[in-house]
Amino acid sequence: MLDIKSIRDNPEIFDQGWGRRGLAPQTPAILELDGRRRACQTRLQELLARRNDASRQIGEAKRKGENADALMAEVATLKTEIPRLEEEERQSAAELDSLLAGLPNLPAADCPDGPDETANVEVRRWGTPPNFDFKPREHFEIGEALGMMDFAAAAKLSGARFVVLKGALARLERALGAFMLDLHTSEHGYREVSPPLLVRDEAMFGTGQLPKFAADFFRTTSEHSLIPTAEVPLTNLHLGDILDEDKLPLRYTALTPCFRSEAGAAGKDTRGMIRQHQFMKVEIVSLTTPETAEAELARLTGCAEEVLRRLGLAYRVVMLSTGDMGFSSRKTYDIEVWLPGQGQFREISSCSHFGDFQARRMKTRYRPAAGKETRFVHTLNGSGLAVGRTLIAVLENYQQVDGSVIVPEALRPYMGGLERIIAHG
RNA sequence: GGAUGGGUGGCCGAGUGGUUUAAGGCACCGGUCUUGAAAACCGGCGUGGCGGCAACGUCACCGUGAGUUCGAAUCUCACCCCAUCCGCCA
Repeated sequence: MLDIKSIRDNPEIFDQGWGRRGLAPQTPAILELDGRRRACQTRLQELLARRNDASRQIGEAKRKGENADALMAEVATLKTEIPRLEEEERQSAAELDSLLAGLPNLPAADCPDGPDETANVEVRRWGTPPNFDFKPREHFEIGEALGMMDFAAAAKLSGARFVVLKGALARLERALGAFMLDLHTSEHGYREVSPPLLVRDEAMFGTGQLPKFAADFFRTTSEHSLIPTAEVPLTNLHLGDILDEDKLPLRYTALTPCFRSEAGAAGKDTRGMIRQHQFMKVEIVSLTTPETAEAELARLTGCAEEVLRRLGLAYRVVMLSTGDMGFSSRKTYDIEVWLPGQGQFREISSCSHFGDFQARRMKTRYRPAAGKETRFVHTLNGSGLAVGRTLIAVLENYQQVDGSVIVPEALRPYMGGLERIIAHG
């Protein structure tokens, strides 16, 4: 949610920013509604003031036993006008709110302009993709051959886009999650959280999933939503709060299942476990002051990259173009891991800086150490990392010609010392 | 699912129809005093609209919405949320 006052002051900046995301100018409609709303409010308050004044005089007159009929008649005429103005004011306010709530954040100045992912800009690479003296297989071929990745069983239970992991692969998923959490909590200063997976609309609104993207996640009959990412509960931990500056930055991490309906993804990544309705993910979230947010994005992205470095997986970092960025984001770096089976880099993390866009929706403010005016915090988050896709990367990068998979050094303590995953006999 | 209690400013908390411009306290900010600090005292201290260069003035806002009334934080109804107890349950 963007600030109506800023929009009033500098409409051209907003239209320009939205224009970079491919939107037509929005401010004429916004300013028109805003003007209408304020005009109604002004007129309404004039009438209310007059009514209150008259009512006071009526009370006084009655106490003195005087006649107040004229005043009462005047109030009666005001009462036909007031409800009409109230209704008009409420309606234009609601229209303005829903218009603003549906508009995306402005991209940062250094985001590359472009219509989609083809305009993303690679900013760095780490590691070298492994060489194979055989044709590397895709993760689902490896997993099924091991007898530990069962799409048929998942289809019976739940349908398409689900998977059953068994044996060492089930443990590998658990090991990856534990490894990532340990890294972020003990070395990167994030506080581990075990949050609810079902949240209210209020929380989904706060981080920007609602009102626009209701089709992307699942809803229960209890009017809860299943979280599409732990970003939702972690960021909304401070919904409505006013924090002291010395509490910032706040850094949280959580390992949770994530649920996505993948509406509109028909035909994309239908094989394997790249794109699922349910997957495990470690999320990292920071709440900061405006001054430190940009540095925090670099730090947070580095924390996510560190997971891949420890696992010895080659990756690159790309800065998303204005056409590929998420709704709430002002700037996003994607981390893409090398997948030998596919012969390409695939997204494994998305690290974003939201400015005060989410904080305005959540009403999360802080009180600066100097001065007492509250300010909105800045929020950031990133995957650190998507566990399912990391599992895919481990399988494809560490696969052996005999179909076995070497367990990366860093994960062995979490696998009971296991060095190699071999087929279930 | 059933019952009861409750939602007032950053926090606590008073307030059951018109001297409430929302008491009082805490926290915070400025000042007086002090070698400095603390204490004490004085003042300030929410959000939004409108007018004004500004100081400031003014109006609205007591969970949300509707209603009663000349007038509602206060009365009525509906809804939302929180707490406690009972039932069920990992």
